[in-house]
Order: sequence, then C-alpha cells, then structure tokens
Amino acid sequence: MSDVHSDISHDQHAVRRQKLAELRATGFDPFRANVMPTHFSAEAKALYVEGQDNIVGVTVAGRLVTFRVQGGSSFVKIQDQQGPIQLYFRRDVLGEERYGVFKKSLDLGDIIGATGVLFKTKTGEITVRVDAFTLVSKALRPLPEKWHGLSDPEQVYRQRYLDLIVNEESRQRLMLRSRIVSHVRRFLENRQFIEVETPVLESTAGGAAARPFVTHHNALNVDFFLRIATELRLKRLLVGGYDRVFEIGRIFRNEGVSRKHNPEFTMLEVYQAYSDHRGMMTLIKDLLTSLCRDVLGTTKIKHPASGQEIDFSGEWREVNYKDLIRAETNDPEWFSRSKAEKIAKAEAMGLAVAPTWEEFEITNEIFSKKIEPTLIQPTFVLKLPKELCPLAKISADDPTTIDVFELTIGGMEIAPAYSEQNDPDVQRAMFEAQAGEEKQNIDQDFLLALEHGMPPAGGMGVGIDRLCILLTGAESIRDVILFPQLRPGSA
RNA sequence: GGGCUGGUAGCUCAAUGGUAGAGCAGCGUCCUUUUAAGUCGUUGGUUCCGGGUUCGAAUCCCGGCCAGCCCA
Repeated sequence: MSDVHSDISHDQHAVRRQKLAELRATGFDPFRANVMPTHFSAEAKALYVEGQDNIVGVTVAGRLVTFRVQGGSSFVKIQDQQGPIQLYFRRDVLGEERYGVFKKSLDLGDIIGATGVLFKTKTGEITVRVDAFTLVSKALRPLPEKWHGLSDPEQVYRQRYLDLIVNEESRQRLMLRSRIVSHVRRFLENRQFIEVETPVLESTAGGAAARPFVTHHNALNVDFFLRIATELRLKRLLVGGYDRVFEIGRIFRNEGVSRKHNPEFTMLEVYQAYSDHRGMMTLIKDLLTSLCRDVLGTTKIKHPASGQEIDFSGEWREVNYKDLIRAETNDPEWFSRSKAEKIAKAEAMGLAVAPTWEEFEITNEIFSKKIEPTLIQPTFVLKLPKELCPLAKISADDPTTIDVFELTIGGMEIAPAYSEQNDPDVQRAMFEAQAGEEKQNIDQDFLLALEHGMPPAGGMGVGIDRLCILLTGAESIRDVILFPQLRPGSA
C-alpha cells in the first residue's frame, strides 16, 4: 500500500473491521451465520478412543484463543464453557480457498464452529482435524495478551468477560461458585427444605442491623427499602406452615466496600421448625463437609491470609463467647468490670473505643478485632450477649446470653444461627429496646404473625460470598462476584 | 471519609528533568504435528484529565477522576 495515510495495520480495530468488510463483499456475513455444535470441548475429547484416529466426527464451537500457523498446516485452540480444545487445519484437507480464508480472515477472539474428526497429535493432545469451519462472530477488538492475561484489577472487574476468556483461574473460580450454590440447593432440597422467594422491596427493612438503600415507587408514591435480610419474611412462612424453608437471596446494605464487603451480596437463610441452634450446627457441618467432599474433592483447603491449612474433617471446636473474651482480656471478672475499666483495658489492647459506646459494644470490639481474625479452623462461638441478636431465644442457664452460634472459619464470620425467638411478647420487648426512639421502624406485621403462633425453630444465615472466598481460596469478595460494585466509570 | 500505592501502545511492563522503549498482539514474508511454536522485516503513543514550575515534564508541584491495599 503506497498511500501512507491509508495504512491501518497498526490499528487492530480498523484491521478487523476491514476483514469483516472483505468477508461481506464475498457474500458471507458472520453475524448472520450459526453452527450447531454436537459436543462441548471436554465431551468431544472424551469420545476419542485410543489408537483410533480420524474415525469419530464432532462439531465444536467456541472462541479462538491461540493461533499457530505454520505454512500449509495450523494448530489453533478454541474455548467453550468446558475449556479449550485444539483444532488442526490443513491446506490439503480444506483446499486452497478455504485455507486462505482461515489464514487471512480469522483473528484471535473470533468465534467459530468446526467440524472434523478426532485424532491424537504426536505430543499426545486430542485434536479435531477440521474438514469444515464457519465464522459465526467476528471479534472487532483484540483479546488481552495470551501469556500474562489481563491483570489490571479495574479492567478485570469492569470487563469481566475478558477476564473470563483469558484468565483460566478466574473462569474456574467463578464456575466453582455456581457449583457451590447448586450443591447448597440440592443438599437442602434432599432434606425436604422448600426454596422460596420473598420481596426485595420492603416498607420496613428489618432482620438485621444495617443501613438500607432507599428507592421510590412512582405509582404508589411511596419510598421502599431494599431488604437487609430475609429473616422476618421467612419466619412468617414458618407461621404459615412451611416447616423447612430457605431462600438464597440478594441482600443490600448501604455500607462501605472492602475486601469482605460488597453493597449487594448473597445470603442463604434456612429455617427448620422443631429444630434449634444445636440442630443448625449439625446442618451447617453436614453442608460444609459435603461441599468439600462433592464439589472440592478435599476436606483440607489453603487459607492464603494466614498460610494455614483449614481442615473441615474431624470435630469442630465449640467455645463460649464469654470464655473467649475472658481469655483474651486475661480477666476472669471481665463481665463484672465497670464501663470505665472496660474502656481502659480495651484502649490498653490498642483498640479505639468511644465513651458513647455501650458496654457490649466495647466487648464485641475485642471479639471482632482481636479474637475473630485468629479463629482460622472451623469454630462455633456459642452463647453471645443478648444485645447482639434480638431475634433469638434467651439461654436457660444465663439470661444475659442467647442460644446462638456464630460459625467462624478463616477469621471470617461465615454463618450465624439461632434458636429462634417465638414468644411474641418477648420479641416485642426486644424490638422496642433495640429501636429506642425509632418505634415506627418496628415490623408490627411480623409481631402480629408471631401472635398467631410460630413453631420453635432453628434458623441460620450463611454468607454465600464469604463461603466462596473460603472455598475458592480467593483474597477478595470481588473475586467471587461476577460483576462487583465499582464507581461508575468507562471501561 | 483518612493514609499509602498506582494509571505509559490492544495487553504485560520499562524509561528517576534532556529525541518515550521492549515482549506479546497487529501488518508483510518463510514454514504441513504445534504447545508462550519458530524465522526475517515492520507499523503503532492525548504518557488518566486540567492547571503550574522549567530552556525543556511520563518524571517535579497543585487540583480532579478511577483503581488497589490499609484504616475509620
């Protein structure tokens, strides 16, 4: 090309558009073409019979991710949902014209279908020798580099599709999340739990202590809150006679983002009539060990933050909240100390506490900052102070604590569970104590439901995102959420 | 919200006040079992945005945007 100004070889977008235009000029439009694959990549490879080359025919389809041309024969790889499969193109099989189209019109990133027969290369890779191929989508933008992949975290999150194409680790990790959620569903369904869906838009946001998002319904002209928990809805279903019920639902909390927090996240809540928090301990242990066994294939997983190995087999530690506090403060009389003494000790331990804090908040600061991060192996923390969970039953042997556990693994709270409060009068009193001046925020309709009688029940919440962090060895919640929340910006 | 770090070619990264480079990708050759294929040649830049200092700024200063980490 003699005209310097028309040289577009440096502009990959323009080059690809030109290739598309040239294809269309021959009467072929890839965006009007399609292919009917007979197998996914892994399925196709599984059909190969050792020593039986060029017998089994398949049609596969996927994105071109490697491209190695060597004269009259070429190896490429395409990738589908199940991973990559190698294709082998030969000039003497395809003919001069089609082989020319293959070499000149296709680019990395294009989506193609190919029909051919399976064989094994001399290096032992099961490969499709291509008899025919079709371009079914032209990629007008180049893929990120094949070796280093895509590592800019901003682009990984904003353009997750690129991350999924080029970073095998991300693809596997996010696939694993789908399998984890699927397993949780099957596990609970096998135990007669019923999956339900409850409203995201609520007129009072209850069931947890968190700041809600507010939105507006135009036709009704009222504000709604996005739910911060599914608890109060699911308990209404216990009243309604659904004895075992669960929801895997998106929860919204209007708080900061961090390695462990996304403003919208997924929570499993499970309620089982005639059970209690001890029953929930058995349930969560069975659930997690079956997840390890059936999905991960191991009961020992690496915990990158601590360098330890978390072992899900064997007995799980059970320890009372108050005992952990007494040990950490080295003070058997901690719970009878004055507020001033508690503040002084907490500050001596390097914690920032404000004089306006309640005593249980000071104590809980010690738990969440000093103790929780050290609980790497699966640990049931039992008998929490009653102020921390106003929806649980008071312990029979200690009226300052409640019948709950918090399952902590890898230094993270994974699952709190309660013996659910079903006394409507006690529940009302606890709501009122918690609400203080904000009595209008009390969910009166929930209290009405309790007055109709709720069976005794165990209930549990499981943070699915945190569970996935743990089971996939991820370092951030953003790595187990397909599209994590970011500030609006252009990709 | 505060502190620290970063933003340079499509991607991964160099260039520490003096002509912005490399690898991969792209473009043009050679090559019929490759595995980050190889080979010869070659194009490509609003250095995140806006000001300022300077003879001269990717680099120093101020402001802003976005991201990551830590803290609240």
